Amino acid sequence: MTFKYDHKKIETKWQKYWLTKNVFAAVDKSAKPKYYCLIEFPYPSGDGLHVGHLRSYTALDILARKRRMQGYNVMYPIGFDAFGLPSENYAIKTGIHPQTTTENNIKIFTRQLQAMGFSFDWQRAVTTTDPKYYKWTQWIFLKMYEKGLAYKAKIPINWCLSCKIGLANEEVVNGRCERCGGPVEKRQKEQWLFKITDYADRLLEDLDSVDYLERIKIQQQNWIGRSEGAEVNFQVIANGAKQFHKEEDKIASSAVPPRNDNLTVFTTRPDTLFGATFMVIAPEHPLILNLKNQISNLKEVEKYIAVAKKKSDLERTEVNKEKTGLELKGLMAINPVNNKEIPVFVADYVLISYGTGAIMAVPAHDQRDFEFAKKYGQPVTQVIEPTNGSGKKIDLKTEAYEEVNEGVMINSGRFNGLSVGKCINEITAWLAKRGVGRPAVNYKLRDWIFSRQRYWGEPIPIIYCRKCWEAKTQNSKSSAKGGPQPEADAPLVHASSGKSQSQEGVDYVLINGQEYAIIPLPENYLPLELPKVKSYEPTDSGESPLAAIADFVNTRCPFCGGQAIRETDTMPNWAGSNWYFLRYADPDNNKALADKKNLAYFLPVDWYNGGMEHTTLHLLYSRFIYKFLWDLGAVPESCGPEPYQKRTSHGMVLGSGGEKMSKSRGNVVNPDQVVAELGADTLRCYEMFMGPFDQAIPWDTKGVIGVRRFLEKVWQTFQSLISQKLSVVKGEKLMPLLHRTIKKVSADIESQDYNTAISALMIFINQAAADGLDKKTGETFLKILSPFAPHLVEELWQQLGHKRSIIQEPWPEFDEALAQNKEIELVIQINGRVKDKMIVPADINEQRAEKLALDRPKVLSQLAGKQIKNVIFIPGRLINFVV
RNA sequence: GCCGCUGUGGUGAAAUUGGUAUACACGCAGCACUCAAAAUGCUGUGAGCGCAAGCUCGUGUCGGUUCGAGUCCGACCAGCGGCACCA
Repeated sequence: MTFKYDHKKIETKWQKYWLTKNVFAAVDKSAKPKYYCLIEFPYPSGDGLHVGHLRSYTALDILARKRRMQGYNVMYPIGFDAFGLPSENYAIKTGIHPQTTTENNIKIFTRQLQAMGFSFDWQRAVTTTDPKYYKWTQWIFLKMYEKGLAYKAKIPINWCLSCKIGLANEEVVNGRCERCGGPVEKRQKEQWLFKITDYADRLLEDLDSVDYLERIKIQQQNWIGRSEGAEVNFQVIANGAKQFHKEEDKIASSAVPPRNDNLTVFTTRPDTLFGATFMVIAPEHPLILNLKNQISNLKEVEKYIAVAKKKSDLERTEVNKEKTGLELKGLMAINPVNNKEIPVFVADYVLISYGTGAIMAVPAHDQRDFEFAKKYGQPVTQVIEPTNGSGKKIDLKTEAYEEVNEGVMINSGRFNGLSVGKCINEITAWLAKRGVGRPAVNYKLRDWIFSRQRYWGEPIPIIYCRKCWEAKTQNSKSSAKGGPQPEADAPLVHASSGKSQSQEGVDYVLINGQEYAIIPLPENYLPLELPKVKSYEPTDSGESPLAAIADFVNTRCPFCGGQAIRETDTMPNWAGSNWYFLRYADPDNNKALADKKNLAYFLPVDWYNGGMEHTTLHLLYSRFIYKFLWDLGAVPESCGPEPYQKRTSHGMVLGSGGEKMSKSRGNVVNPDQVVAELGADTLRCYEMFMGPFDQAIPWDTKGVIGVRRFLEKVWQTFQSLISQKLSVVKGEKLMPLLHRTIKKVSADIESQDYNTAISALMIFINQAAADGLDKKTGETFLKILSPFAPHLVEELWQQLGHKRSIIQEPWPEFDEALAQNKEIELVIQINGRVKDKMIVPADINEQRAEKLALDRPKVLSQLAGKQIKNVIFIPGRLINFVV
């Protein structure tokens, strides 16, 4: 294809102009209303910019440019989320410091982004690996610790065998590492956690106040997974003590009763309590350890637990896996509603990480319990009967009856005859009154594991001091509780009871069997910079490469001056991206993460676009951190409780075969190449034209040509106008189309229907190329084209004799009256089928239309010999004869 | 299994929300320009029947509501995405 305009010359010219005149800078103190457009800042990978990035950046660039023309002080910032594994792995292979790699990649990304003509405010660019930036990431950590929301605990973590790194629950996909796809196993490890579960309710409720795509809201809701129900206490007795569970029996006996315990379960179906015929606890449940002397088949039980523990997440979650379990012989539980003794099982289908790690099994009304009961010969007691005439069937030979919305209670003592819904409330109240239960809420959301055993991340600003611990325990020796020694298999922390190992207000950790006080680094010690290392290789023992650097690890305690040890874990790569959008408001501040006046002006983000894959990771995390900073007062109250007013998501750009783009498939499209061959304007428009913005679309190399042809046509039409070669039509003819185009393009940018916006622009230029164009109409058209193809438009705008950049022009208003055509094509239908069309005045009335229609020979021949029963007239559209 | 989304030409897809199905673009075919090709321009392009005017069918399948259904209702089928033994 030979070109009529030189995209290289034009695009570099205007990119230089924008950059040197700094036209896209957001103004800190402006009388104008602000508008904050945000895209997810990229990780500067060695592969360079991906065409998928461009989809998101182009979309919001179009919005940013339109908002500027609408009179807003727009902030459209960019930065780099530069901590992360690829640079570190590259360092392991090559010995090149991640810092060096990062700097080089940022240069490449910067060049690529500028070559696209995005209207970023480059002066606000932030980089998460810059100590001046991560000083504040560390500061946030200290504040989290200060407020009791960061704690250290020994927990089973998801350990990726190939990355040699601990993963957050959110980073494990189908039992595999989200990053490398490798297998993940459970390991016990001391980790830093953030108590995101404290914010679960607010993260859920506040979704009502924001404008997110519905599917994003739903995904967040499901991830938080709130469910309401009740906690119920079951007393557990050992067989030897069986006869003592009534007070009078106990007194009558002289024998020492064996140890009893309580087993608390969480259930969403307290109505089915009378149908609970056995209990099941998770293999990790502490009850087993506590009552191990009472379990007569302990050997077998321990064997079962050992097998269960060895199973990876992948095996444990395998679909349709047959349930396994084992009865804890010697133990019985007492159902608090009817005092029936029921057996207790251990089984790995019960998860320690949800609820209380124990369940009451109701085989008649829960399919999982039903399967388990069938296999292990447990009784099935029906307590709900479908109402007569409801059409619901119950067949307890084949499956459980799980219907909640329908049915009445039976076999349930005083609750018989109640509806299921009513019973849930009443039985919960009854349990609470008797002190054996209470209403309870549970979440699927887990606390957020915030430690990584890696080099290339923010160091955690914590040190451990033995001397401070000794001083503290000596002071409080009189009250002498002594640190409870956590056992090797300590009860696991779960969401509802996550706690640090805290004692007397001083948190401690165990290092080589000795207690050390946890000392948060004082603020004036920040930033705690990453030291240089010789080897980036992570260790199999699971320690960060930082642990091998004596100069870093060994330090002095800032409080007592004694020998102290540094935390060597680093933060996950989400740490820097949690709050970067706040920093843009004031990127160079050294006294605070951002000045409050600037935050009050720019926040919240008005429109945030990013990938669906970040819905349960970055989006949820950053909402949490924002809420925390807002509670803290670091973000002004006037900014509101939510960081992002609006959140949308773009569809992935796939390879031409419809498969994901990847190096191994060899179907990666390099944006540099497209920019070089066809220009940035073409690439921008194609990214928007290729299909609906929120859907995944395959790249079509041939399709790009069509967009370039469109821009060529624009160029040529305006060249004719400029040289007056084109027949100049005095406005009128194009006017209705122009105003319809303004209307369509304006609305489509707001609803992200960029593909139809471009189609409308194409229709206009096709018409203009055929009919001719006057200067005023042409200029209006350039304004609405400018967000899509800014370089080309600036050039034409200048050639038309304008001194000022088109970005200073106001966005065109459309006039509904002018958008109307004077004449329309009226469709004539017979029995709803199109038979003829006629050109009529737009405001034609029914009588006139009917008369005209009945004059037409085609209509007459179709109606011959038939009787018109009814006439339906839709003004401006059609007339339909019913015969 | 649960939640969500999507099924329209050879292809990417439009359709003012119940009113001309296939806009816009790619591809393909024919013609023009050319020694030739590329590029460009014009014309055609859902399927079937017909020399033709025209007729019939047609938006995953089956059924319903309506003067009129891609759009609304009911029952299915297929594909994609998320969650998944969550008590």
